[in-house]
Amino acid sequence: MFEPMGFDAFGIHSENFALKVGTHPMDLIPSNVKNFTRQLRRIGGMFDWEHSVDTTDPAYYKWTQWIFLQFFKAGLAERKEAPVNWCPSCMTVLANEQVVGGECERCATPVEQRRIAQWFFRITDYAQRLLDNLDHIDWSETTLKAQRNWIGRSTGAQLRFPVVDEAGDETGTHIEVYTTRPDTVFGATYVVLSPEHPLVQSVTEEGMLGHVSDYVEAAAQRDLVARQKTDKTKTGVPTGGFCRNPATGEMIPIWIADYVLMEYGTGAIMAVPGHDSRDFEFAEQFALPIVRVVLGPGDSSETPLEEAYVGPGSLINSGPFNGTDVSESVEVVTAWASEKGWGDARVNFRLHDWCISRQRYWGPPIPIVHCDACGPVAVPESDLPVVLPRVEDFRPDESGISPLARVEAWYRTTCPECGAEARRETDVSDTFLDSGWYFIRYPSTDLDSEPFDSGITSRWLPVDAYIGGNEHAVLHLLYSRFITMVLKDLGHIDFEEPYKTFRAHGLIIADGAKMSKSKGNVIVPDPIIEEFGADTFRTYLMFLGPFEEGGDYRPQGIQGPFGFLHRLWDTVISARTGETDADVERKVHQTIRQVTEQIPDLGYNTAIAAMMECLNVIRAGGRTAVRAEVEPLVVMVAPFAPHMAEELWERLGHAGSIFDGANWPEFDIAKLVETTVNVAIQVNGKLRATISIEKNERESEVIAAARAEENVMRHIEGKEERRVIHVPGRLVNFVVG
RNA sequence: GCCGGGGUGGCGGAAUGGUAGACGCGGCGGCCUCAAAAGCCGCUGUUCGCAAGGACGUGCGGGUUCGAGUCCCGCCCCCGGUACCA
Repeated sequence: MFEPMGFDAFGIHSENFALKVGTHPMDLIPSNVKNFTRQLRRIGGMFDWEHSVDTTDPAYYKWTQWIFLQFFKAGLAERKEAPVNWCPSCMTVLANEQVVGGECERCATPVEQRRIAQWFFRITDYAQRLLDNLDHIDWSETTLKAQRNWIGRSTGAQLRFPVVDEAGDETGTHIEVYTTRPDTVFGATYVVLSPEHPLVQSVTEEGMLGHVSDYVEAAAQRDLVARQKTDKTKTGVPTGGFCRNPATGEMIPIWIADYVLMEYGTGAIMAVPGHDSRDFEFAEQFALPIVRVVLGPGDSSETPLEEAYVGPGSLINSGPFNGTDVSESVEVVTAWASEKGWGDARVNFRLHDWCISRQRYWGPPIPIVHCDACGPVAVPESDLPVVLPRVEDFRPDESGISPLARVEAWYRTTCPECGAEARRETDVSDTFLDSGWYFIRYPSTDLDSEPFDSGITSRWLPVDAYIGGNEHAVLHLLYSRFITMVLKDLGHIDFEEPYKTFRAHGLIIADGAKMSKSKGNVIVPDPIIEEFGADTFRTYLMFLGPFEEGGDYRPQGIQGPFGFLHRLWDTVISARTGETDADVERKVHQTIRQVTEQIPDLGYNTAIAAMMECLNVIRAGGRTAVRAEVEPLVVMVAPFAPHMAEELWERLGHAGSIFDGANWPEFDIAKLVETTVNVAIQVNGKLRATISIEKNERESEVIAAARAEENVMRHIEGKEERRVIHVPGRLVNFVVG
């Protein structure tokens, strides 16, 4: 068993916090790490502190950079232009979360978008595999679902619409569209290009150029967040140009609209307003024709469309395909398009490539040197790490470039290939890259010469159990899986899924709301530990709600576990030797079974409740406990209250630690069995009495006893008895009337 | 909008289709104590009733079943994620 703990402290949050408190992150992080470590030790966290990592330590990020280089050399890292949020007043790049209502969170200036060259990892190459493997890993169902949705595989077709001139003659240019409903192509009454689409200029009529470029420019002005808002009314402009619907042969107009995203599919769509709600909304607004090509149940080709119809039915107004059921129409029409040479079946993913560039200071420099002659060149592995220089003023400034680009002494270098003057990459990498591979480093933290030892790695990894927050359900876990797959393909490791089991824990909230400094409802552990002790605090955290859902931290509630541990202590200390009694013994064995079964299922709150119940039985009526009854409880409480359990274990006369060896109690099936059971007696499903009987009493006897109950008699008297239902050991139900 | 997760006493929360409310907090009464704390015993869903006992009760409305918090259909509300993905 190996359970390490580490710190992931690069990134925008640490950077902003450092700015806020006015301490350099290089000074701040070590003291924060120290404080967290102290708190984690104090609550009795049994982590292997010999194998801790700190992603901001050059000894760690040396290998983060090494990972980048492996991707680069494998052709999986590439530089391409991508839009970023840009604040024209702060002259800096903003993360999406720094854009509030379309404005810069700091200066309230409307945010624009800019395109800059950034580094991407080609995760889309792995999309199918990332999806397929989800079928074979033991993860929380909710997490699996989130990953599947994020990857977003869809099947459809890519269709080619020829651009035509006024006379209707093909110009030779084609607009490629991606659609999941190629079967509705007969209803495509116009085509829409994204404002960023490369064909925008060439398809636009001369007279429309002004309007179109105004629109394109306006779209570019808008920040990325606002651009993708769905609740605004749709905007767009006609280009004046036309293309031919390849199915109907008709000329249909080409529009530009920002509801079509360049990032997805081909950046162009065929609009089928009759059967797509977005196209419908757009068509209504601009009075574009709406044609019905699917008949729902009860519809005729004349039934007007009040809204886009996306349900089942059969094709209509679709030439040779009229009557084809939509369950097969996609396939049939795609085959036809393919035969005619203007379309092909296509699989598309929502997943984008992973942009790892950050125009920030607080992160590991991307280990690339830009040379005029050689282009981007990898820093030789022997020169790693590329150390992040200490820069006192790392605040973004008017220059609008990464903070490191202001440190000339740092970025001026020579090309590793040709020796000419060159310039270091001044962007740093995304923190998800730091956290994407840390689990591989843990067992090998004492190794300087390699990121990980292959022998140790194959012995200890992949990770058996990973428990994390659901906020990481998508990005962190997906990137981590991707990195693992690539490392496997490159021959560095022999497994391709990093975490065999993953369970998402819930969030402990306070006063019904997420804890946050701004709300002032943060629970600080130190004073609680001082008042109640770490054992009580730990036990309460596990008791206050279901682990996988979280719970509400109420300061009063800690009294429960506090009293329980006190009573347990007193009971154990004063326990006598001697014979146990049968009822208590049965309860102890039932408890052992329940706790043993529930702990692996993370059923901590109910396991603790079971132990409380057991202790209540042991102590009932001021009874003095017998050692054999309390010893199992001491062991079972040890994961929650380790300090006290260890002490009690010693007082019970054991030499070694309670955590050494196999001390977990076993239950005896024979001792679980109840000899008498309470049986509920119902009349027409309503409880009328309970009787206590021998466990395996004959059915006829049980029913006779039930019938004899006064209150039961009263309810069945004078009525016809239709049925008697007997669930042995549970209930008898008389159905009368 | 879509995708998850929820909605059960005054509160946190339990319940393989089979006695709803385990366990705990809080509250009430009692024991112990000079007193308090701790501890111990009992009560504690609402309501009618002197009682025995009855009626009602798991967000709302239907349904399946001898029996539904649990299963099915249709809604409402809360929390988290996501944002026109063609």
